[in-house]
Amino acid sequence: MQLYDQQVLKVHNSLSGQKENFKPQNPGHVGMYVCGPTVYSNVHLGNCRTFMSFDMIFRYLRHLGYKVRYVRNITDAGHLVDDAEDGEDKIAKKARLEQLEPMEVVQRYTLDFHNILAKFNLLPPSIEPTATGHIIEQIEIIRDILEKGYAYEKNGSVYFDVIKFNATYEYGKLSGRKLEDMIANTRELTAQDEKKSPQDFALWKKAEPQHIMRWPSPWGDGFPGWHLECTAMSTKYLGETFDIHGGGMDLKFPHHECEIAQAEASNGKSPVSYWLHANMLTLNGKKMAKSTGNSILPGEIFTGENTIFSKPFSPAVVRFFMMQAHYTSILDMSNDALLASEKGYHKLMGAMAQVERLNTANHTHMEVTAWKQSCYDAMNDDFNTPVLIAKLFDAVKHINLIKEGKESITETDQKTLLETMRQFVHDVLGLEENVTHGESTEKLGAVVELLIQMRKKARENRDFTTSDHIRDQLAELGIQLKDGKEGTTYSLG
RNA sequence: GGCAUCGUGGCCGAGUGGCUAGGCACAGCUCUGCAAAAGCUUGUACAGCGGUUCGAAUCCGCUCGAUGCCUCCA
Repeated sequence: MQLYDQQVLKVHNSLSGQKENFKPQNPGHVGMYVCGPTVYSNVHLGNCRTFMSFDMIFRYLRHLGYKVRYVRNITDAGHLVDDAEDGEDKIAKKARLEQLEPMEVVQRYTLDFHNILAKFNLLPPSIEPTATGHIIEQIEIIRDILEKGYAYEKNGSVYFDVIKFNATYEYGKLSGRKLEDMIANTRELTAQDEKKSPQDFALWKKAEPQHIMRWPSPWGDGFPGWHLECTAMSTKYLGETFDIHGGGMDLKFPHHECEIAQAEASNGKSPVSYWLHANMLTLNGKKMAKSTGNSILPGEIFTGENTIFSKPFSPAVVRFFMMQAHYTSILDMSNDALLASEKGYHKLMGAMAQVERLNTANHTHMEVTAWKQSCYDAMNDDFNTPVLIAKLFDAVKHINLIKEGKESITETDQKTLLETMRQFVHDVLGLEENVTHGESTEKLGAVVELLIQMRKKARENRDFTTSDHIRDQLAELGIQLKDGKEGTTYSLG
C-alpha cells in the first residue's frame, strides 16, 4: 500500500478555479509538465520561485510514492521580441548584441540556469527537452492542425485560426476570457496583415533572409511559434493527455491558453487534468524590473554583492523564505523578511540536529502520530508549505523542551519524529544544511568539541576571560555555542 | 479600459461564517558567571464603505490600492 492511497491530496486547478481531489490518469503514475525558461539571460529570481514551487510539488508527489515523469523544457528558439522588429528571436537578438553564436548564448545561460537551480537544491526534471531539438515534432503538429482546418498558411507562415477554433471549442476558458471581449479590446497592431484576425497566433513563422535561426519546413524556411514547443514536447513525452501542467501565473494567457487550443485542435482532447499556476515574487513591495533598479539576481543574493540587502543570504535561507508562503500567493521579498527567515531556518535546523541525541523515556508529551498526520494534512491541502512549516515548529518546541528535560519522549516516538522531520524538511521542502559532510567536517567538529571542553574547564575554574575568548572567537568564525542543561552544543553558520 | 490573483497585527505570512496558525521583531520573566541559545507570558490584526446573517476578517456589492496578463511580449 502506497502513501498516496492513504493520503487525500487536493490541488487547486486553475482551469476550474477549484480545489479538486488529485487523481492521476494512470494509477501510481504522474505526468507533469512545467514551462521552463527562455535562455537568453541570467535566470530571474521570480522564475526561480516558480521552479522551486514545482520542485516542491514534484518532491511531494514522489514522497507519496508516485512515479513521476517531470518534464521541464528549455526554450532556446521561437520566442519573438516584438513584431515591429519583424519578429526577431530573443536568442538571436542577444547573440547579435553580444556577437555570439545563438547556441553560445543558449549554452551560457542554460549553464547559469542549472547552476542556480542546483544551489537552490532543485532536483533535475526527468526530461529537459529543448525547443530546437523538437522542430520535426512541431512541424507534424502544424500539419495536423492545418489538416483539421484550424490553421491557415500565408506567405510562408502558418497561423492558428482562433475564431474557427472557438466555434467548436472554447478559446479563453483557462484565463476566463471571452473571445468577443478580446476582439472588442484589441488594440491596433501593425505588421499583422497576414493574420485573418488579431487573435490568431503564429504556429510557424517565415524566416526573413537575415534571420539566423531557421529550419526548413513544408512552408519554406522558418521557425516555430513560441506556444507550439510546449505542446510538441508535452505530447511527445507525456502523451495527448497528462496530469499536471504548471508554470508561472504570467504564462496563463496567452501561452497556456494557446497550448490548450493547439492540443484540442490537433487531437480533439483537452490535454491537461490539472493546471497549476505559481504566483509572482515582488521585491520591497514592487515588481522586479531591471529598468527601475528594483531587481536582483540569485547569485547577487548569495554573494551579498548588491545594494538591496544588508548581508548575503544562503540559497537554503532563500528557499526556506519562499516555502513559508503558499505557492499561489504573491510573495514579497525584503531584507527584514529574509533576516526573519534566516533566524527561523537556523532554529528549525538546530532543533532537527538535536532529535537524534534526545534522551528517551517511557512517556511522550506529544501526540507524534497525530502530529505526523497534520504535516500530511497541510501538504495535502494544495501543498500548503507555510502550514507544514508551522507544524514543524510545533515539533521544534517539543524537541527543545525534551532537550531541556522538561518533557520526554519514547524511543519509538523519537524514531518517528526524526524520520518525519527528515522526510518533510529534506525530501519535501528540499532544505539541506549547507555544510558539506565529509572528512573535513568531521575534523572541524572534533576541533570544536575540543574547544568546548577547554572552555568548560575554564568556566569551572572561573577563568571567564578564557572561556569568553573561545566563545567570541568561534562566534566570529560563524560557530555559535549554545549552553544548555545537558551541556554545550554548537551550530555552524 | 477588460480579465485574473490579491490587500491580515511592527515585519513576513497561513486560515476560516462563531473556538481568532507559524516565523521574526519588541517587552517582562526563568535559566546563566555574563551573554547567546532555549522555555514561559503579553499582542484580539484582517484596506475603506455599505449589505446578507443570531454572528463576518471569512459571503455579496461598491470604492481605493498592489501584482500579472490583454496575442507573437516572458
